[in-house]
Amino acid sequence: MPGAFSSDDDAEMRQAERDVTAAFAGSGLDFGALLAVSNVFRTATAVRNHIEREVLREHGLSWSAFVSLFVLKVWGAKESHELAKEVGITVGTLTGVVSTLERRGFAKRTSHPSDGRRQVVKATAKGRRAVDEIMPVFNKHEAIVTEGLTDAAREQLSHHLRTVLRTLDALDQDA
Amino acid sequence: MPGAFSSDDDAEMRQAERDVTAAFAGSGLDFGALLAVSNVFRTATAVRNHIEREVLREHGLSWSAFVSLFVLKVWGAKESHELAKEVGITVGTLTGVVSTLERRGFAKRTSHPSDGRRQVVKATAKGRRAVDEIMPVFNKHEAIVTEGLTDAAREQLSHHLRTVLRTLDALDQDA
DNA sequence: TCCAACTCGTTCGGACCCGAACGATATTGT
DNA sequence: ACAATATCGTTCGGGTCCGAACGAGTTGGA
Repeated sequence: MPGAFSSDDDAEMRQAERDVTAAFAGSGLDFGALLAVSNVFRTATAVRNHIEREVLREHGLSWSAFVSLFVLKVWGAKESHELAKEVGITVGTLTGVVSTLERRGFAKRTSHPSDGRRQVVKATAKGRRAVDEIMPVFNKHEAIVTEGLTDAAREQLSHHLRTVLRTLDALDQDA
Repeated sequence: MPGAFSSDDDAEMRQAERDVTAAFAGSGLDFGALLAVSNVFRTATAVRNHIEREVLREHGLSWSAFVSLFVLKVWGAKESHELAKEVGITVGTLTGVVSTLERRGFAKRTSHPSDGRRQVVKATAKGRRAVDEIMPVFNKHEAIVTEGLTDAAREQLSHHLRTVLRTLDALDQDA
């Protein structure tokens, strides 16, 4: 369903396609794939920056720190590698994020009772309170940035993205 | 069109919704919005990490460095603030990225002929050659990660994402 | 038993990322 | 003409972010 874009947007996009095609003549680029990936990335960056500025900054939390805290609040204590996987960052990065959370008094590390290598991360009462306070505002902004989409469109969007996510899971599994 | 997910994925998602709803009882969270934003962010991270690992690492380029070089190759020389806007990073960040590009011999800074405040960034011949070499591989991976989507689905995805992008533009415009 | 192979989380180096503060330059109003 | 204001890119501090190297702890087989 083209033509549903605002005309400015549409014209700009078709011009961009001509420019890129001209710059890579003969390479046979898949423009639909290029556009899809580019839009996913632009949108993620814009949403993240917006919500970090409007919601998280006043609480001194980064996106990753808040997501970590959210996961701990909903699913309880988690071992580091599980939490990292859930949040979508590496264990090395998580060490820094949890250290920040600990310094702010939002979370706490505990040694695993039977396996000395493992660390269990847990939200403190203060951390859980912070999530309770922040999440409704956070979610309100999620609703605002997606208010241009119907419920069906939002489900379609999520559905397509999960398809890409599954492809990537399978890809990284093999490697 | 629910039920189009694999059953595992679907079950996992409905369980997650129950857990989150239970943790925030009474807050009346907009779950569709939460899911859409969460999926955009997860997908962007997964795609970026995958392509940085599989395509960019061997050339010593980050995602932002490559996107910057791509923009310069397609649209020619650009002033710093234009390039930053195009790439989706702040001018402060761009300074570092361009410095890296310059150190590697992929780009060059020039003073604006009539305005002493401005800097013009330009890809070198080596930089343009690098983009020519990398872009087809980069695009092949873009095609691979979206191969689970039909052409119509990819267009739908891009369309919905651009809707969100426009909402954010308007939001940040006012502020 | 005991040690090689494995699995954790941390540390480290290098790059990115933002926002605020800054210095240099340009523009505007009077 | 010239000061007040605005704009541009850089610098800085704090915080991610990754991958590789590492040390501590665990496990499985000879």
